[in-house]
Amino acid sequence: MTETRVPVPTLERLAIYLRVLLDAHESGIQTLSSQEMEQHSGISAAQFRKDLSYFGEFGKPGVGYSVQGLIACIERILRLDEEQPILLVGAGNIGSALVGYPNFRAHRLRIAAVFDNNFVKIGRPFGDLIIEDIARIREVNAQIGARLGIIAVPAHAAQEVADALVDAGVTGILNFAPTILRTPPHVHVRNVSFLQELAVLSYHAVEDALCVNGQARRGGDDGV
Amino acid sequence: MTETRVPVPTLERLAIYLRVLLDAHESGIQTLSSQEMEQHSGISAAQFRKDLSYFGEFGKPGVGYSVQGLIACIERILRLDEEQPILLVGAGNIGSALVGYPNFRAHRLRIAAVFDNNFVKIGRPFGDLIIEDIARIREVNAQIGARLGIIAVPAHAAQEVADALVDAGVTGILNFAPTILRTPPHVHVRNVSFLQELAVLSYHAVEDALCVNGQARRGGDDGV
DNA sequence: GCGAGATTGTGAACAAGTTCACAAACGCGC
DNA sequence: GCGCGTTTGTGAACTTGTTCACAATCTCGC
Repeated sequence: MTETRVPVPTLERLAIYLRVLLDAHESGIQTLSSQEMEQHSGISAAQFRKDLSYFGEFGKPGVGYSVQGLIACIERILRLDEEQPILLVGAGNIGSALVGYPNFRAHRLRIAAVFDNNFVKIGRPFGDLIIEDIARIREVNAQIGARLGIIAVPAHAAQEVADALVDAGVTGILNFAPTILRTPPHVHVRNVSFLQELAVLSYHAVEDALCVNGQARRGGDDGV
Repeated sequence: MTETRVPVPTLERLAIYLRVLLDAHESGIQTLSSQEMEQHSGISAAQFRKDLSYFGEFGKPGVGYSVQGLIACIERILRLDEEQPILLVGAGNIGSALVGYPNFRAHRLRIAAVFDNNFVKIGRPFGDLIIEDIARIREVNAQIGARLGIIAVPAHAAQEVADALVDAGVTGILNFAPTILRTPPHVHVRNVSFLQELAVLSYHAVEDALCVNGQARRGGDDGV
């Protein structure tokens, strides 16, 4: 357990382990070996052990891992041991899917407020919440103290929203808009791009995709 | 341009480049250097050139890349040069957000059919489409010939849907359900997990997250 | 208490992906 | 046409992440 920086892929997998553990707990399983984790998560036993080793020693040789104990530890690591409020910006289709997403609760993630800039929407109910004016985001978050924000607005408005979120004190942004966000170095951004995911799948769906060599070589530009 | 297998990260970035290029094209820009791409995409110029080198040579030394030409090439590589039909399964919140997602069109991705198993929903309109019975998916895709599918159903139903999609001829699956899918080797799966993304952000939002060493060590399990 | 069997934690070997740096290619002005 | 400034394409160095393999640790039955 050297005091290195934790690789991001490790953090991503931590969330997967947590899900498996919660399932196991639900099924009344008390103990889990790294071998069994491999079966349930698709992630190799060695990888699982290595990932945990960044944070300490959680298992018992010859036995495995206490399901309850490890759940608690991973939750603590990921700061999911107490409720994490989240600011959602954008009361459109994606925002709607998010407030209705049932799986947040098990991870103690809660959308604590919804914002939009559309005057028609402001004041209307949205799930359990009332849509608030994006202009009031700083003021509202002074109460809530959320560190996480979600951007679910069209691309052209995303940067502006990101600035507002940062101004309101958010340090982690989940961005659904297909744009690169410019943020201060202390703010972490993760992008969710359906297009990107589908593009990768599209490539693989037709294996032999190969652009013929020297395509765009001749002449200024070849029209399509 | 050695005939190596293309790294997945490269494919992911290709979609980003494409977006930047489409924006540039919209702005009437004819030519783009790797340097400028770095500015607009946040991906290093060297990385951009290396990525393209897997597929051929598309730039002109001393000049840069033809925007139009490169768009065409990347679209061809990603099989987005002709319309890609997609089967969507799950007419819930997420499905609803997807059929309403405006950015698909620019990438020639089109949700060609929607399926659900809820008898109340089947037959109802959903965006431009009518919700169909999941039982008919094979039959319907015999017409459509889609190779891509999206799973937007609760976790407990996801595996069953995956099997149905594979049976219907799909070879690429975008999975929104928080589960590991078991699929034949020729089928590619990509998972979109809001929880995972937020968990990573949650960790970073409170930098000093460190589970104390030797936590779950003593005794069978320590209750939470 | 002790040996057998299981499983962890981790340094070391390996693999994959990124960055560097530079020769080769190109356009432009004269 | 020739030299200059620019930009590409790519092998080589480097960095990051994964897999391996094994000593150390633990349980359990007798």
